[in-house]
Amino acid sequence: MEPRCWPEHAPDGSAVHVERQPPIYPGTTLWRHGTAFTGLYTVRNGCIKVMETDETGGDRVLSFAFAGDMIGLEALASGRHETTAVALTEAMVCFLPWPLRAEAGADGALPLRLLQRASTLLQQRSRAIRLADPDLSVQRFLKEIAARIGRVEQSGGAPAIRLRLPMSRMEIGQYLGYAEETVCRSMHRLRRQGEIEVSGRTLLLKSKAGAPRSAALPALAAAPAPVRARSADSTLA
Amino acid sequence: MEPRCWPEHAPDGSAVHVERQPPIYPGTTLWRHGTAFTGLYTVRNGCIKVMETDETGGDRVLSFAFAGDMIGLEALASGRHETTAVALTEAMVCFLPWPLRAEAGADGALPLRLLQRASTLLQQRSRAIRLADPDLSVQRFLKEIAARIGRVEQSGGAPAIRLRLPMSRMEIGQYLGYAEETVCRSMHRLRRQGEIEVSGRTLLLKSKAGAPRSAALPALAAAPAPVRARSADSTLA
DNA sequence: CGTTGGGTTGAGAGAGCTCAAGCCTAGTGG
DNA sequence: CCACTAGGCTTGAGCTCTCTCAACCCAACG
Repeated sequence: MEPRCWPEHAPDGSAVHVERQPPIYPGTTLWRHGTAFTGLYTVRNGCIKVMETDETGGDRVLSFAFAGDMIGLEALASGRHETTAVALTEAMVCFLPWPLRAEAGADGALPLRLLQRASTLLQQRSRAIRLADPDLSVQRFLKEIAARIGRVEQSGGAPAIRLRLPMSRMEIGQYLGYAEETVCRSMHRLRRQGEIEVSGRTLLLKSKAGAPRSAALPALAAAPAPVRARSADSTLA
Repeated sequence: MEPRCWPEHAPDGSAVHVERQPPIYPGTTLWRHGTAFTGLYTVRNGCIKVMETDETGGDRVLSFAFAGDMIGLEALASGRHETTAVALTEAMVCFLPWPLRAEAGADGALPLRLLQRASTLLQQRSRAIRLADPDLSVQRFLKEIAARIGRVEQSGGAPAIRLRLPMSRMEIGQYLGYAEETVCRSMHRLRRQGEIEVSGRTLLLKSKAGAPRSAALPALAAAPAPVRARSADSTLA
C-alpha cells in the first residue's frame, strides 16, 4: 500500500501538486483511446490495466500497474491517448495535471523523479516480450507480479510467495502474446513441475530452483572500453 | 541528419552541457550488458541497435535508434545497463553525463524535454510487439523505418519511399520476434503483392492501398516532437 | 437453484521453426 | 581491375508447437 502519491519525499520540501482521486472500482476507465492527454496518474493501490485495441478488434495489454507505478506517460508526447486504462480491482490513484504548474515543482526535482520512473517503465516494458517458451514467459510473469503484490509465507519449511492475481488468464495471454489456453496449459505444467500451486486466481510460488541466475555477470573484464575517447565538450542550446 | 545534439532549441536560451563524441563505426559498442550507467546518448546520425542477450544465448533487439533518438534511459533507474548498444552503421552520437550538472540545465527545461522523449520511447516500444500475422509486422516495421530514413521518390507516377536498411534480416527477426527465414518469406510475399521492391537491403515502399486497414490509429507512427516534415506520414496512418 | 463468466481440457489443423543446401552481394586481396 | 571469399540472403522440406474451435467444469452471485 502506498500511503502517499509520491512516496519519495521531496528532500527540499518542495510541494508537489497532485489531485487525490476518490476510490475507483473494477471496470472503471481512467482514460480511453482517442481522448486527450491531461496528465499522469500514479497508482496508490490496486491494479490498473493499460491496453491497446488492435485494428482487428483484438486487445493487447501493455502493462499492469500496481501501487507506486506511474501510467499514462506514453501519451505525453503526442497529447492524445492511444491506449485505454481500466481498473481491474478496487483502486486509488493520484492525478498529476499536465503541464506541470510552477507550484507543482515544475522546475524543481519533480521532473527528474518522473524521469526516473520513466526509466523503470521502459525497463519493465522490455521484459514483457514473449519468449521462445511460453512456460518461461508465464513463470517470469508470475514472479514479477509476486514481487509486487505477493506475501512471503512458509510452505513446508521453504519460503514461498502467495498472491492473488488481479487479472484473468486471457489478460495474461494478451500481455505475453499467447492465447488464453496456452497460458492455462503453461500454468498446468508449472504446477506439475512443483513450481507453483494453483487455485483459481490464488497461487503459491515455491522458490524451488526457480531463479537460476546462471551465468551471472561475467565478460566484463574482457570488454573493451566504450568509445568515450577524447570527446569534445560543447555547450549547445 | 541531425546537425545538433538537441534539435529542439531551448526557448529560454538555457545551455545544455553535452559531450560531442567522435564518429563511430559499424560494430562499435556504446555500452555493454552489466556496465554502469553513466549517462544518456542521443543519436545524431546513423543507426544504433540496442539489444538484450537472453540467458540461453539468443539475442533480442529492443530498438533501432536513428537520428534524433535518445537511448540508454532504461538503465537510469537501476544505474546498470541490462542491454548492449552497438552501432550498425557509421554514426555520430552525443553523450549527456548523468547526473545532470547544474550548468547542464538540471533545473531548467531539460528534464521536461527528456521526459517528452521518454514518452516517445514508450510509445515506440509498445509497437514493437509481434502481431498475429508476420506479414503485417514486417510491413509495419518497414514503414516505420522508411519514415525515419527513407527518401520520397516518384515511381511510375505514384510516390514511393526508397531506403537502405541498416540491419540484417536476422536482426529484424530478433526485433519482431520471428525467425530470420520468416522475415525473408514475409518480404517475399510483400514483394509479390506489389507492396515493395527488394534488392538486398535496398528497398522501395510503394504507397499502394496497403496500409489503411481501417480508419484507425492516426498520427501513430508520426514523428515525435522534433519537426521533421520529410517523412511520409500519410502512408503510416 | 439457475445463470454467467472464467477456467480447464481435448482434438485437429495451420503456421512458424529448425535444419539444410544453394545463391548472391559486398568487401578483400592479389 | 578482377577473382575470391565470407557472410548475408533465399528457398525447400519436415516437424513441432501454438492457435482455433468446442465442450465441459466450476465458483460466484443473484
